[in-house]
Amino acid sequence: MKEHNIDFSRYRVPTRSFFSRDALRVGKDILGAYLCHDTPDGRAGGMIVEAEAYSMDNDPGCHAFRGMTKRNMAMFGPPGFAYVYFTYGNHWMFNVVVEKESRGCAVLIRALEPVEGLELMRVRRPKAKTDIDLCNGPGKLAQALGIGRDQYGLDLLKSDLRISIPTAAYRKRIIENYGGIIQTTRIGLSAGADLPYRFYLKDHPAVSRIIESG
DNA sequence: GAGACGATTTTCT
DNA sequence: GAAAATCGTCTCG
Repeated sequence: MKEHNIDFSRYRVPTRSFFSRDALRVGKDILGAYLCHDTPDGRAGGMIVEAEAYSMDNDPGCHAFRGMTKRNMAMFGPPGFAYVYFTYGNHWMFNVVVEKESRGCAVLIRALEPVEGLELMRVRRPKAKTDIDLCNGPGKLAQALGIGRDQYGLDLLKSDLRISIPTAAYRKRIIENYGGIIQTTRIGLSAGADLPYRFYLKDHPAVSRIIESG
């Protein structure tokens, strides 16, 4: 059994401009990136295998679509920062702010392949029955990494909560390993449910849900 | 200040 | 596959 499934030497700190691009572009390109959180309890991290884009271009599913509120304020800040929100009484969702400052766009991280800190993740998510169950959903990965209100607005280029991206060649290999990228509709929305703004690695076991299709 | 609802997870059938 | 759990946020009065 190998220690890690990924090669950390192939990862770099992204530039701010990586996140300032179109939400759909970032939502797709962020697959294969690494999300990591250092806390007093230790480090937990994993590879992003599923994400959804939330745009301001005719996308009623976007939290910022109807304007700024106290909750979504971070979405109007500069790109590369964390937008974290609470929903369904139990769950925190982790997003990355994207596009130009003041636009209001974000990318929701929906699933990770757990890589570092599996023991810590199991403590934080005692209900997970398998390792894949640790991070195969947006609420699950936030719980496994210890992401909550305190991480609202953190700079993901410089904080204890960070994202790093693979080199182009290594990313290409990751994508090929998992059968390519699927683009489809987003999960759980009542508005904007028809827009194909969700991306995931086709054959990756940590993808939260596979849409039935004909 | 009240009422409705949600970018989900878990459990039960 | 269906439904409950659960509470902060938003909207309206």
